Amino acid sequence: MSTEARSNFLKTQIQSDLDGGQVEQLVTRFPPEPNGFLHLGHAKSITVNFELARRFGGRCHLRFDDTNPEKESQVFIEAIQEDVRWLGYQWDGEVRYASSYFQQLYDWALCLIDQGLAYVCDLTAEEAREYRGSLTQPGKDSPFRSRSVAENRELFEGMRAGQFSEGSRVLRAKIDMASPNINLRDPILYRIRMAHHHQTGGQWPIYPTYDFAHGQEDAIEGVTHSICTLEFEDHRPLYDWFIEHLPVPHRPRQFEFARLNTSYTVTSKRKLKALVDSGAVAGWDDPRMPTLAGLRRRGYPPAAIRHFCEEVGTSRSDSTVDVAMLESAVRNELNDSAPRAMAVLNPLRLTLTNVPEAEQLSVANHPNNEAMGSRPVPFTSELFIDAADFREEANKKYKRLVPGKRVRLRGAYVIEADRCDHDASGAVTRVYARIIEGTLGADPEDGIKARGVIHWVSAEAGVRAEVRCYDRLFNDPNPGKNDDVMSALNPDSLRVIGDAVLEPSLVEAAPEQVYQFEREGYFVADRFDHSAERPVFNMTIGLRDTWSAANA
RNA sequence: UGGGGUGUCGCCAAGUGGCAAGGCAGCGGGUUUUGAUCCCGCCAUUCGCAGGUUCGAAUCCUGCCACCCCAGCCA
Repeated sequence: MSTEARSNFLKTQIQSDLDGGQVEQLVTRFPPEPNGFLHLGHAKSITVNFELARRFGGRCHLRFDDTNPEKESQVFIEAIQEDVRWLGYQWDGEVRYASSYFQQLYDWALCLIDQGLAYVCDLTAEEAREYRGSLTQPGKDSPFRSRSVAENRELFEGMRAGQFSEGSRVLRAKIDMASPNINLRDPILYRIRMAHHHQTGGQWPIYPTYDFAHGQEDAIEGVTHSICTLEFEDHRPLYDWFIEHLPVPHRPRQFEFARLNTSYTVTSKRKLKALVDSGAVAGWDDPRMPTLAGLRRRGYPPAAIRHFCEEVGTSRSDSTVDVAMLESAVRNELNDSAPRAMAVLNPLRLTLTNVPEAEQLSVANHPNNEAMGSRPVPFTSELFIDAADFREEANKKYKRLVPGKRVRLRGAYVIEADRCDHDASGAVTRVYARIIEGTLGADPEDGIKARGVIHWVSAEAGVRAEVRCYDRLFNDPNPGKNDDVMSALNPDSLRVIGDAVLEPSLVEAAPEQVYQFEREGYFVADRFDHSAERPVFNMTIGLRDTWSAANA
């Protein structure tokens, strides 16, 4: 069954709301706080919201939930927009900001005060914690709970006017200090913050909390289905309480799904930051990072990430998806989209003793897609092959080059190896072989077939390049389980090859273009470091390998 | 130990009283000028456990167990 056809609780809910006429047009939103870079977990939320809107003919907003100026910045606002677009989505209309609703939110706070449903509380943070009670014990009423409407209004207006110091007072909802749901024990609506806000500058000395802001933001925008993660489930009664008691123009509903967890991956901002700060990775966009910027630099196609999020499904049960599923989506996408090319990562010189002249060969860019055309590849007497593709002695299972045996040079001739040179330590330094005449595009006439196919690059025309080979960042399938992520690091997550040799066509690669280096894997021209003068490729992912593991 | 959730294959996940989908991983075979791709086949007599209702239960009822979330003036 296609992922499009597979049902989930959100699709079922939305379909029913549409069918029953409760909702005319679906409106969702992706509401990041601009306080960090987007990662795989956000990709899931983005995909859920945008795909639902697409599927049901609705719209999806991008709204920055910017209610805490001290942690946020314009840098993230721009980076987030770029990442959402890169993933392949375009939000409906302009980018929206919670901060542009601050006046409305303030007016609604006054509305609550006037109804006797909110009050200014002078308890310190520590006192408030004590009054809140515990999981098993009810809280007790704040001594400021019974202030008059007039006094509350005056005090709150004073807060807004900047008359009080940070932390000295808050505005709280008057709900129930004995509620078994701690979120209902007179939650804070507004706090005083003398901070410069990236959007509103110095306009506001008070800022609404998530709880007071979010549902009302949804109501203002006409969001019908406000989709968030499971940890907000306990907040839903509060979300509904505000909508119930305020003259909002629309009644949104909140639905929660299980956030995406992926094996061998961390997505906690704190842990990601630790990786960057410690130098374990080169930055937030290091190709090993699960940030969208990192995945992008690694060469993961946005479509692969979208498909992965869809294939994983959307449910309410906590789970950890095997990262192999992501890798499968990446290979699946790249197998179709990546042109093939040849590059030798571990060069070994091969001399063809019966090739007098250079020749220009034409090699297909994709074995199963003629539309991708072909390219010229220079064939010369001096080549490089991969050192792993030659052995002086080997059993029958080894389908590569061995003295006295034949192998096909990909897109070129069948060759037979004769001998090799060694260095002082006995390592092979050069292999001598002959081409078998008449084997360009044909099998040998003598009926002795090649045992396998290997890739190669002309030693004369080939171009030296840096190739960065990446492996999983962590050895531990659950690196986030303890506080110390460093102990779970894979020490071999990056191997830089300085002297790889590329076929000349690769020099023209545009940054971010992904190729399949035949028989090796998928490699992307680095977004920032690659140039024709100094080619740099990052390994996106290796080809599926059912042989080396079983024959190690 | 209060409240809110979740348990279906190694990992995800559909299934809403009538024969337990699909993907990933794995295994076997075929094609192949990439040990890739592609193709074919195998992979849950059983749905956290125990009772009960019913002609019939993963689906309904009762009890139990396990795991996750909540005591920020973060989101």
